[in-house]
Amino acid sequence: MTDDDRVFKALADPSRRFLLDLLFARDGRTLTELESALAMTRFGVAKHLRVLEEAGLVVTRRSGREKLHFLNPVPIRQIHDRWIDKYTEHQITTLIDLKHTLEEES
Amino acid sequence: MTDDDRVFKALADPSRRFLLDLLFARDGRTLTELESALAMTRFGVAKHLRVLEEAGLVVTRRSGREKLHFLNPVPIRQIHDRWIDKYTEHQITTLIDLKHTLEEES
DNA sequence: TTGACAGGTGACCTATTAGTCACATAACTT
DNA sequence: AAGTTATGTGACTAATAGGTCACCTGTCAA
Repeated sequence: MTDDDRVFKALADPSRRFLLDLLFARDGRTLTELESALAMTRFGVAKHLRVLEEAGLVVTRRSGREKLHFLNPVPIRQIHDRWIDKYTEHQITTLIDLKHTLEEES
Repeated sequence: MTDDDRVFKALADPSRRFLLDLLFARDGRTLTELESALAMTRFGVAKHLRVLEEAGLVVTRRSGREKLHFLNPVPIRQIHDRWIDKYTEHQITTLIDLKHTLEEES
């Protein structure tokens, strides 16, 4: 399994994306804290976090008996750079900003 | 199935990512042209293109009996914006540029 | 040191998915 | 009209992934 394969497989599951959302909002959470936010057993959450960690989307640090989880944005940025060149990036950003503006006005 | 679910599921397969790579290099290709680049039957490729189209990653236009395929970068940019804020984006871009520079020197 | 707390492992069942095939439709060419 | 080219559909099989459970290791506190 290649590196980017691991990243995309990891992102394919909605529970794992939700975990990334939680860590994007606030870093450094423990398994137990993350578990309480999902309707799933601790084992399920641990399994998902392991997949995210092996993909490099989450990095961890041990502190005593706790394991702290942090979001790593590098793989996300690499996905972006794979299919969006500098020229298109500017156009697309403008387009999305315009979309947001129109949605707020309606 | 939600919209973003379709996008991430679509990106989870290496053949589909390769199809996006082909379209990123050059847009407006037909099924038959794309098929010749993969070690897979036409049916398999057609199925993958359908998944990409339903996810909005590929948009199509008919021209006679041919169906032309184009890459749509919008969903990719939205993945980026979901987990990378403006502040982090600048840091991470600098970091990745530095990484490329170091790799070229070695 | 005893109990409670935080996390890890391997097996198991179920549901989903990738890829192929036989068959069908539609458009271009001569 | 007839043959060729480009694409679409539904069923089928084998492989993979999500979630749970019983059980285990390591850390903290009194």
